[in-house]
Amino acid sequence: MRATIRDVAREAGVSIATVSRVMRESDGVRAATRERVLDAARTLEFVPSHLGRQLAERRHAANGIVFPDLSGPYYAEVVLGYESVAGELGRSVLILSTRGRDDAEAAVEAMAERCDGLVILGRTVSNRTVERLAARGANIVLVARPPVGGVDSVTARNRGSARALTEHLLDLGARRLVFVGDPSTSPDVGERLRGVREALVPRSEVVIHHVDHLDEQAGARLVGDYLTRALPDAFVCANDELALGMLRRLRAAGVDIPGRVMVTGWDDVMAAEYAGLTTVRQPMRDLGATAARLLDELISGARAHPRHEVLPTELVIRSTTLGKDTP
Amino acid sequence: MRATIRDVAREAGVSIATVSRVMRESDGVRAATRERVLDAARTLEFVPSHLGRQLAERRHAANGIVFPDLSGPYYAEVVLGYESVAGELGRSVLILSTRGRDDAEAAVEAMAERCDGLVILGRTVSNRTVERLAARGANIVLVARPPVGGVDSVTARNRGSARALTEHLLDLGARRLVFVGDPSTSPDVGERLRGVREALVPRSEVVIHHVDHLDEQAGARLVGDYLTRALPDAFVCANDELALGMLRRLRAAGVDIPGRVMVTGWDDVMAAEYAGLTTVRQPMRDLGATAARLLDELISGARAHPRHEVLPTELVIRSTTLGKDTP
DNA sequence: TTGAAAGCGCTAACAA
DNA sequence: TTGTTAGCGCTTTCAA
Repeated sequence: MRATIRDVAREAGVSIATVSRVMRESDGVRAATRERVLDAARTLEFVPSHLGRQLAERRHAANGIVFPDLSGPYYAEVVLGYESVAGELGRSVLILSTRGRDDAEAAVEAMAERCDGLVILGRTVSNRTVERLAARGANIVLVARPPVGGVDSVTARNRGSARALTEHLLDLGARRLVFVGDPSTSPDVGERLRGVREALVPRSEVVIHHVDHLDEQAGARLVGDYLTRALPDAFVCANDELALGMLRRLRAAGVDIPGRVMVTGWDDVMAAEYAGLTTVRQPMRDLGATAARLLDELISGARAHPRHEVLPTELVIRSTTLGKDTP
Repeated sequence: MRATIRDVAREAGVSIATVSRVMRESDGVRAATRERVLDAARTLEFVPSHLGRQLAERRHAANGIVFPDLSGPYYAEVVLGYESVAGELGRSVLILSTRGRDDAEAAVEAMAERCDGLVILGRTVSNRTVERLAARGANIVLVARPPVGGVDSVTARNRGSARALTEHLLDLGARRLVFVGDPSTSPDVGERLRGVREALVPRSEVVIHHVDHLDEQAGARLVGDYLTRALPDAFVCANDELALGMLRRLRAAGVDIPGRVMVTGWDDVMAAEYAGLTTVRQPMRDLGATAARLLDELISGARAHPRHEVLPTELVIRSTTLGKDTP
C-alpha cells in the first residue's frame, strides 16, 4: 500500500495539516519542520494522492476535448494545439471521440463530470446538449461551430476565404461551379458555401452536390456521375480529402486538370501539397491553442462575458486551378 | 451548489446508502424505493460526483496515453484506436504529448498518478522512468518500443517487412542503398535497419545517413548532399514523411524516379499514395486498440504474466520503385 | 508556527 | 430490504 499523508505525519512527528502545508508549498512552516517532513516523505516515497486532493479542493485540474475523429489531419492538429497549451497551464487533457459512438451525447455529459471544462469541436453534440451543459454550470468553448447562447467560441474565417477562392476561379474564367459537400454536415461548410455564393458574378452559378461523408471514398465515388455527363468548370470541395479523392479518379480517367475542370479543397492537409491542390489553409493548431486559453479564463474565473474568436485563413493556389497538371 | 447524495436521501426519505445503491444500479432495493430515489434525483438534477466515487473506490476509471507528437498520421491513428477501445471499456482517456516539453519524465510520472494505467508510445520516456513506474505498481503497456523488464508491449513487425522491402529493391537491381534516419531515435527504426541488413546479398551495401528529425524538412534538406555527388541506387527512408520530403526535392531537381534512384518510406500515410511512394503499411489503429486491451487486462487483474504482441505489416509497392514516375 | 477536527461526496461492511 | 457508520486521502478553518 502506498504511503498516505498520515504515514508521513507519523514518521515526521507532526500533524497531517503540517504535511499538507509542506506538500502544497504553502508557507507558514518553519524551515526545520519542513525538512523533517520532506525527509519523511522521501523515505516513505510519498506522493500526494490526486484523488484526495481533488475531492478536497473540489476541482479536477483536467479539461476535456470532444472531437468527431482524429483520422484526418485537421482534428489531430487542433487537439495537439489544445494539449500543448492545456499542459502548460498544468491541466490534464481528457479526449473523447464521438466517431462510431451511438451514445455520444451521454458520453460527453459524463465527460463533463470529470473535468473543470471542455472544448467541443464541430458538430459532435447537439445544441441542446451544449445548452444543458452550460446551464448546469459547465465551462465550455466551442470550436469550428457557431456560438450557442452565451458560450465561448473559436472559428476560422470561412466566408471571406471562400469568397476569395471563388473569385480566383472566376478570374480564371470559370462560370459553372459545383460545390461538393453537405452544408448541413458542419457549420463551417455552410459558411464556405455562403462565401462562394457571395462571390458569384452575372452568368456564373453554383450547384450543390450533396455527399454524406467528406472523405476520399466519397470524392472518388461521385466522379463517376460526371464522367458520363458534362463536367462543370470547377469543383469546389468542402475539404481536401474530398478533393483528393476526386482528383485521383479524374486523373485516372485522363481528365485534364485544370484545363478541363479545376478542383479546390479546404484545410491544406499534407497530401494537398503533393497533389498540387489549390486550397485554403486553416490555423488548425491555433484553433486548439486559442480554445485552451479561453477555457482557462473561464475556469479560473478571470472572465465572465463570452468571447467569440475568429482566426484568419489563407488561400493557397496550386496547380489544380493554375498551371500544368503535374504538381 | 450541486445536489449531493445526502440531498437526494433527504428528498426521498431514505438513507444515503440506499441512494448509492440505486445510483450504482446494485440490486437489493425494492422497486418502489428505487422509484422514489430516482424521482428525487431527477427533481434535484443529481449527478453522482466522480470525485467522491473515485476516492471511495480508489480508482480513476481513466487511462493515459503518452506520445511524442500527433502531427504525423502515425500517432494520431494509434491514439484513435486506443481511445475507441478504452471508451468501450468505460474508461476515460488522458493524453500527454512530450513534444517540446522539457519535463516530459515528470509529466508522465504525474500522469501515472491520475489514472489506473498508461500506454507509452515510442521513445517518449527513458527506460529508467518506465522501470520506476512499473516498480511503483503502475500498469503499463509499451507500444512501438521493445519490452522492458516485465512490462507488456505491442509492436508492429519491422524486421521482416524491412527485409521484404529490401529484397524488392535488390530484385530490381539496386545494390548501393542509403538508409535515411537515425536508428537511435526510435527502436522501430533500429529494427528496420536490421531488417535491411539481413536482406543484403554479395556486392550490395547499405550506408546510413543520420538525420535528427524524421520529417519532410529533414528529407528535403538532405537531398542537397546528393545532388552534388553520386546518387545511390535507392533511398530507404525510416518513415514516409522523410521520403516525401526527399521525393519532392528530387523531382523538382528533375531526377528520374525510380529510373535514376528509387525511394521508399514506411507507414503508408495518406500522402504516400498521392506521391506514388513505395512503403510498408502498419496497422496503426490496431496497435492502439491492442494496447488498450492489454492494459485493461492488467488493470482488471485478469492477467499476471506480461505479454508481447507483434502485429503484421504489409509491403505496398508503388511507382517510386516500380513503374514510371507519375503515380 | 503547529495541531485538532470537520468536511469534500461517495462506497461498503455490518447491523437491524 | 434498508440504515448506520466508518472510511477513502486530502484541504482548511479555528484554536492553541
